[in-house]
Amino acid sequence: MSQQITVTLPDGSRKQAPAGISIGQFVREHIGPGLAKAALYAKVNGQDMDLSRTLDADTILQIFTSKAPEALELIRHDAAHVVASVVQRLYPGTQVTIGPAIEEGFYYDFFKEAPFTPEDLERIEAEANKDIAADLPFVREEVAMDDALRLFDAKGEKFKVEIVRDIAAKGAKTLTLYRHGDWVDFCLGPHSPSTGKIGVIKLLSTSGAYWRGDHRNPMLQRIYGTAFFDKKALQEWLTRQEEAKKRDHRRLGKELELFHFHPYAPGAAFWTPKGTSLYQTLSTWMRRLTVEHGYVEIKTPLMFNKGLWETSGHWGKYRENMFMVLDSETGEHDFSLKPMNCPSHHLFYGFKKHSYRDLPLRLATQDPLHRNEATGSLSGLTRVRQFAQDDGHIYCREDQVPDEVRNFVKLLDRVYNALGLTYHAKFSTRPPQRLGDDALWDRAEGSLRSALETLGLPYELKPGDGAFYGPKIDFDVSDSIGRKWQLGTFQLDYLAPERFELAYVGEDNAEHRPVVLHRAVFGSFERFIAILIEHFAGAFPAWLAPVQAVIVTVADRQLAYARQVRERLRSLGYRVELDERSMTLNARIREAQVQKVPFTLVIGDKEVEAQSVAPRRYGGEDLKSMPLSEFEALLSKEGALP
RNA sequence: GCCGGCGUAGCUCAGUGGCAGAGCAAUGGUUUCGUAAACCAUAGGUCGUCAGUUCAAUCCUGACCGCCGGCUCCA
Repeated sequence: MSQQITVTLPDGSRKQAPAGISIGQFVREHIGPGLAKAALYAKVNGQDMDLSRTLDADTILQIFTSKAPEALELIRHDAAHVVASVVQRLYPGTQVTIGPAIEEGFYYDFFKEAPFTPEDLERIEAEANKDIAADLPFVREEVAMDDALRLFDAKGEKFKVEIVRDIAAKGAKTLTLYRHGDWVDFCLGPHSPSTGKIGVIKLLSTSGAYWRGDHRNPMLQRIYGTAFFDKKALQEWLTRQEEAKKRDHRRLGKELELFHFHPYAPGAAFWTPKGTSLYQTLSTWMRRLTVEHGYVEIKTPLMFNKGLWETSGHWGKYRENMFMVLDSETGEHDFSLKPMNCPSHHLFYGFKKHSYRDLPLRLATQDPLHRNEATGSLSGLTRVRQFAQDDGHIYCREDQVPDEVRNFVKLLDRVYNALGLTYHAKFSTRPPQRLGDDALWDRAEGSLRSALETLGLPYELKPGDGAFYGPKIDFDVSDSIGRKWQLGTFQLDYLAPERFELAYVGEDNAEHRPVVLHRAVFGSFERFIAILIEHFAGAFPAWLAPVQAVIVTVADRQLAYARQVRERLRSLGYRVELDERSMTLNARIREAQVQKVPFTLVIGDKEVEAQSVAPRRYGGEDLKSMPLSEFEALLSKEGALP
């Protein structure tokens, strides 16, 4: 039984080894003890494997250490097991459910009467870190389904039993168990060789969570945590979290006086003069861009009879999210505030008979929309009940779709580029439950794909993620600190034209159905502004800043000239303030910096004499005295819409 | 909506079952200064709302309102 196998390593080199050797042993004997010590898990022919697994045939082998980006995910999953074991040790009677690794860490859901307190978390964390120090090996074992069922049933783990049954129902014959210490869970793996590889566990928060995410199911107690290979990495992460908190749009919204909320209008913002300026600048900019890209802007009613929502289908599927309006005479809720613009755009399209020559018809609207979001889901400007989208619907022939994709992506690229947001496209294709035949979907997906390809735009394919009424392209942007947000969207819709019986007269003098395209670049102004506040940390570029320049005089005797400068710049359309307060020069400059105003114009006797200004950029760069006309030229470059 | 936490001056936050505190901001005065915080004084609160326990509640209890972290990242 000394059959030899060939193991191919990522560098292309090949090694011979006896069949049946464990991966760990293979690494130690045929690669090196250093790697053997650092190794966490492996990929065998592309499949994740524990190091304890054996190699039985010729394989391609990759070894992963803590340097691999995926390794964090591995130890976080390890950490979830450790935390679960500690919880069951400290709180007997607690049942375990599931505990996956997530983007920044992991969570574990427990079934337990009393919620975890912050003191509980400290205790669990301390105990979990002791288990790391004990360096308990993770032991993998495969057992028959029946044995697994008996094991968890005997432990009284009702949720585990339910999962085992589900897995069995899917046809699995065996289950993989992982033990560490005297604790056992079933898990696909892989896991690290031992708990000592985890480094450090930090528990973050608790929350309630429904079993399987369904509110009809029992409420579980969730513990969120994270893990790192060492304390330093954890500390860096915590510091980054603190930094991110400093840019939180809710905090900056207060500090920079951009918007407020009042308990009488939850989920609907009051925009201060500065916030309104931001809003209006974006709105004006988007108007200009859409006009350049061939859109016409319209306004439609904010409130509609339910007849519209019955036609659109919202009355059946979306009613819970719509604000109904009570008619005080009839006592009926026959009207609703619009939660979306599309139905009213469709009505608008239907006002007159269209020729193929009208197409594509591109309608844009920035009307306020209302959606009755669940109270618990409201959050700052990112989740609100009243908002406006930079909404647009394009009515066109099917063969015009590729051109419309290109036209849209050009618009979107201009916007995101101007703001320094990088983006990537996600192309979602037909879902299992869908409308229309395969030929239709073939054409629809084909035209989106070919448009993406002629644009040379790289995209990620999301098979099955499309809407039931058509495929779509979504755009994820990354902000300045690397967070991702889903913003722009471009969706094909074959359903709406049917429901609204939209038509155009073709060259053949017969009626045809147009295709509807839903599209947005900002998404909603509210959420987009929140993202921009965090992206720029409140230090907006001059063209977007609510106050573009603040004038401060060295002494009061320069005020008359300073007022002239203010009026001159305002007459050119710039947003300029003069700080006339009786504070020291330094204090007024500091104030302008704290408010993150792009330019502070210092005016002293020299400037009055020379009819100049001495601008200082946000951040402290002193531009030295320059003639007012020179500063005007600077503003015309940086202060005008891009 | 559900689970947990929180709600004290415009803002950030102390605090106690027995007359409510600080810093910043505000207001009045003094100061007129060359690139990140001048000085003095004054005013400011139904301690989220309503009910209950208590001789006494901002503090303890409950309900409600709002905010924050979560609630389809499924072995």
